[in-house]
Amino acid sequence: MNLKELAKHLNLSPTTVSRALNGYPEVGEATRKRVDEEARRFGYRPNTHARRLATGRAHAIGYVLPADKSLMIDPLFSDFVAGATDVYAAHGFDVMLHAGGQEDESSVYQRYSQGGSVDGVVVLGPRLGDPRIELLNGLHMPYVVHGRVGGLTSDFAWLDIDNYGAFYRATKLLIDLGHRRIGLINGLEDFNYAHDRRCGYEKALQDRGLNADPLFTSSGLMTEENGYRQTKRILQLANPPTALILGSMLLVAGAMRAANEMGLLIGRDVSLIAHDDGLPFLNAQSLVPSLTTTSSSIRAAGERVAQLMLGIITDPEVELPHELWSVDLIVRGSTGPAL
Amino acid sequence: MNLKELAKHLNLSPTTVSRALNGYPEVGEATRKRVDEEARRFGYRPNTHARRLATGRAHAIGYVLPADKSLMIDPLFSDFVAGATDVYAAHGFDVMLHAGGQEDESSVYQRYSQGGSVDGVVVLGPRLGDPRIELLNGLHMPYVVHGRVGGLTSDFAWLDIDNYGAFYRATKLLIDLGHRRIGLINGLEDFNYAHDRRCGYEKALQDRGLNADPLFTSSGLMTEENGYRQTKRILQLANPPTALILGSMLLVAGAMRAANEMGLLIGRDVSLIAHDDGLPFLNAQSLVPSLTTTSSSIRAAGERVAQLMLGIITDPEVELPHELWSVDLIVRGSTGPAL
DNA sequence: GAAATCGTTCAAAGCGCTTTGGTAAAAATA
DNA sequence: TATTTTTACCAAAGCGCTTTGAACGATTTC
Repeated sequence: MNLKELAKHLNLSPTTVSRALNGYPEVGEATRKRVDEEARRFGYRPNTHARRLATGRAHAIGYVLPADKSLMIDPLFSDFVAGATDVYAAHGFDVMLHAGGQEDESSVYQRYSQGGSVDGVVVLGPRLGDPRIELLNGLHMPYVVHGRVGGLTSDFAWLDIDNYGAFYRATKLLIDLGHRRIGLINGLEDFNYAHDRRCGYEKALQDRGLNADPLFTSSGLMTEENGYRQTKRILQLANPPTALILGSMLLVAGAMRAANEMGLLIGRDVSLIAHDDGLPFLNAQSLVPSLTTTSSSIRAAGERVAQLMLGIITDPEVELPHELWSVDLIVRGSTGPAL
Repeated sequence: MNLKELAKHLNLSPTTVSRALNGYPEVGEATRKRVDEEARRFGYRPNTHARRLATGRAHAIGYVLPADKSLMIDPLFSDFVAGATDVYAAHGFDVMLHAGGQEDESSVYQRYSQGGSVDGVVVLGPRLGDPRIELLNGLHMPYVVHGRVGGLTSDFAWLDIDNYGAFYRATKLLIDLGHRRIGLINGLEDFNYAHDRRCGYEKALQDRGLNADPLFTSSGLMTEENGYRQTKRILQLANPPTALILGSMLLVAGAMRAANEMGLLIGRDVSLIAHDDGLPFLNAQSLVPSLTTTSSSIRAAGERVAQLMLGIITDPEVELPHELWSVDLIVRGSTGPAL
């Protein structure tokens, strides 16, 4: 059933039916009602592609995961995009996904742009000086960055959590508890978020006249295995840290394994603070001891990014949004006074 | 730059240019080359929606995550779809994602179908007697199921791993090692895969004249927390199992925590076998002791499902594929003889 | 009562592509 | 050489929608 058929059935022109369905004012109330009812009765839906061709708007947003992450698709992504789905659906937008793969990420953007497949893209996992920004600027493709990109002058829309502040405060808390040697098991530091976290960590130490021992820190994949390895390495040093800050709950899983293996009691022998993205399968609160965290829901961020995205493409004249979310520092059982 | 402009620039008709670019034979070799070169030079890409409208094919596949999973978006999904991306990209197909959300899953399918948004959908996480099958049959929408659906008579395309066989063999291995009391911490058993796994487990016990103590088993969410809770509950029973079989690596994380807390050494005091989907962030081999697993790459499955999907929509007359993948049982350090 | 305004409706053009049904020139066949 | 076939190309229709511009009767204004 298409527009023409529906119109014929109603003894109306396609014009009027289209207008009635799309809520234009120049349609009589009685007619509108009749059209709505019959459309529903026949389960009529306008053909997506015809509408898109006619309006010139794709009604779709692209999510492209970087190619070099393909070896390790971010487990956060599912949650990030899940938050967005409802926002998009409510506005008749679809999500177009390109998850890693061989194809160069920039070529995907180019394809999207020239083919008109999407009205905008969400940039995930930005790195320091990320080239995607300039590329997208050049393509005149609207985009929102989840995170920020340090060292770039151009303006762009972003939503980020206060990674710097979160890790500053986490470090400060540990210092206040008497810890003087504090380790950091970070994500890969060419990612902007991990870079910011290290800066916060170092600044807090510095503010108290401490300095970060390079041996106490690491930058690597956020896997259980790496969490285990780094924790073990760091805690086996001659004069090891009494506290560790970790970039994700997955690292925590490995850290706990390492601590157990070494016979160290978390919260007493070694304090732990981790960043918690609110992943549903790894709950910080239910661990024993429950975990002190810097918490921020990746799902909520995904939802908000979707809203910003829609805002930008609805009104391209509007000022580009910048949102910095503060991060909760939730003190639980894994942090205690230094021995 | 669109077709018409490109054609004018080349002093050719849009027809010829279109044919040249799409590899039709009725174009001279010299002309084809000239067209290809200029198209590349201008970075010309046909407008997606125009092409889709003209051909009637969406060149897109839908991935819809069940609404009731929205509370817990499957962490496996990212990997599943990552495997598919290249396959689709190579054939000019896009992935349309609808991850959970408010909207009823069946209404999403209906929308996809009537709007012509996708050429087919992949059905994820099928349940016993899953209603989606009949719905999609009714919509005449091509689909491939990842998994199977027990208790259904109608034929449909699927790819599944041999969950029954995997858990049968895992259980048998433990019995052969002398274990007589074996626990099962399963996924939610209204999912078909979890149901099959329990059947394999029970059959193996039964074949050796043992029977499954209901207290030794559980069916629940595959989270770290649930793994911890169930392991603790089961191992604290009066006459507890000497071995456990677990549905996922996430459950293992919790199980290890519980075992450590209870002072039990895995592989000696209690044997563990888990199913490993090959998630990159949780490595069975690198655990201590390394974990005995039933292994099957979810990523490879995602890739193959994509191929099957393309096969079906390319040639709708072809017989519906059914693929049952055998599962590797990899014996590592977490299984030992019963005490 | 004539002119202007308003509320509804429609015919037709256009979005950018593919595809059908040609045609003219070149090559093969008779 | 005349005829058929092949090759290489094109004009125009059509995919299903939105949107422009016009039409027409009903209502309001002067």
